[in-house]
Amino acid sequence: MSKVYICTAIPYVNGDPHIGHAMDYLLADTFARFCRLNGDDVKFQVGTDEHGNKVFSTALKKGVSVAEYAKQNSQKFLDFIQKLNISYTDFIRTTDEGHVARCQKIWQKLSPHIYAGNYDGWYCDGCEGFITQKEYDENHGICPDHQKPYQRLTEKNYYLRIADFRADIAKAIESDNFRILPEFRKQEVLKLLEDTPDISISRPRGKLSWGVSVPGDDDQVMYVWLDALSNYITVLGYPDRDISDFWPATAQFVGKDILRFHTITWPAILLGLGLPLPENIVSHGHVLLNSKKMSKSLGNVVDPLEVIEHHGIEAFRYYFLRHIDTFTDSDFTWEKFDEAYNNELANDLGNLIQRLATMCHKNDIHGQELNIELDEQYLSLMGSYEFSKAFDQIWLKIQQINKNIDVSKPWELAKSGDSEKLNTVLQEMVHNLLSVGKYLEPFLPDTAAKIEDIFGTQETITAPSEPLFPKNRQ
RNA sequence: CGCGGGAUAGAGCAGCCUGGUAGCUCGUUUGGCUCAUAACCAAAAGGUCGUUGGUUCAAAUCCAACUCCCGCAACCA
Repeated sequence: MSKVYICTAIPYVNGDPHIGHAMDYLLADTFARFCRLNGDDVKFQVGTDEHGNKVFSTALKKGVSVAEYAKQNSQKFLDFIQKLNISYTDFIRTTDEGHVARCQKIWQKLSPHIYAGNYDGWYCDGCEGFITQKEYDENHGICPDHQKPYQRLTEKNYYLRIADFRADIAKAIESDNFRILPEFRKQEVLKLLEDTPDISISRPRGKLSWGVSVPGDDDQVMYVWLDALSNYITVLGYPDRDISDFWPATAQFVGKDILRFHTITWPAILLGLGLPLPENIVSHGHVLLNSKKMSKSLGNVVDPLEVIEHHGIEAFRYYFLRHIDTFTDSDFTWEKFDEAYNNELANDLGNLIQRLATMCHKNDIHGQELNIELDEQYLSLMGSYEFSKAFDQIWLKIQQINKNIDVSKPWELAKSGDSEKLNTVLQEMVHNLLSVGKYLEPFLPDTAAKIEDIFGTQETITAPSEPLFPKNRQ
């Protein structure tokens, strides 16, 4: 039994949970459950990122206190996480007192690598933020949202000296000691690392009031990323406690869009603190809607709660873990979702459970206890986060059982009175289906439990009165 | 010349590293079965593997050039 620590990116609470957040949670949860299946001791962190200007100004607009607004939204995410049946062990808010105090201690520990400097760039009053040179060029120097020309502005910032860590980070990435998955992102990150300048890690209080104060400089507030990234270790109690039992993390799950922060800023912070780097950073792709990027401006956002409502949480987990590829962007459409539900969950698996249970019941077959070793292929796919491929393997087993039923024709054996053979045949299928349940556990925990309930009983097997995945549901 | 990925049956993808009858899932058509949620099983049709050229006895696979699509490029899962 080994200690496993799994982390998810903490979402920024300035909005409702969306499909993308679900990907982080589902992948991490599946891995966590897989590790438990292997007997590991799993710590599994989730949380919310609550500081920063956007939260502050939205709260102001809504006429609620910022603390209250953050709390409400944080609760929304927690509800969402629970709805997804995520088996987390720790939930952290960046507004937690303990986290804030620990961040300040982290800052102090990093101080040999921090220096005060000036940030110089194009700034828009209306947006209250700096913009990139590229954006400046594209908009011809005028903010499209506010119709005002950008101004050249210089402000005091503290910087983290990236040069102190660049070589070590690159070495860790190249050697896979700090492994970036999928592999094709590695090159991207290494290139990016070369060009990364020192990282600004604070803002003047006048620009950013809702955040963690910089120790020793009341006019400065920590940049949200420093505060947010630290959560992975403050939740373990760092630096107040020794965290070596669970740190370094076994796997951190992040969206591809925030990979840079987790492969450059984050390791720089860790190295500055003298801590080891996480073993794996797993970056997943984005969910596309009808092959298009989901975005508020396009108005094509799908509410995950609506999707969950449609066929239930197990179907939701099923679709996103199997048909949305772990590493690349994949498409969500209602048609595909329905198709997967009907063909695979209802027809292949649900119907198999129903038909086998009914046959067992008619022939007075008792359930059995399952004792199996997970096969090598499954272990290897799961261990390398190839969840959709692992799913394909499981489905082959399901199809095999369906095929076996047709080949061995239990109904004919029953008619001919060959009860010995019938018994053997059905018992074998029950065994195989129970093992499918075992393999499904990390993905579809409720379904796995139901299979266990039906076929793992000491009594005569009984078909459930209501199919597991009824068709013609709304 | 910023970095990277991709182009294979109506759709979504695998195969390419380590050249040698082009494969999977869905959809379509036909047949079988009756235990089951009109579910299950089998078979068939459907592709000159983005374009052009090269290497080779042999190229989806190796090489070169080109065309088109897409991701990333400091706060967006």
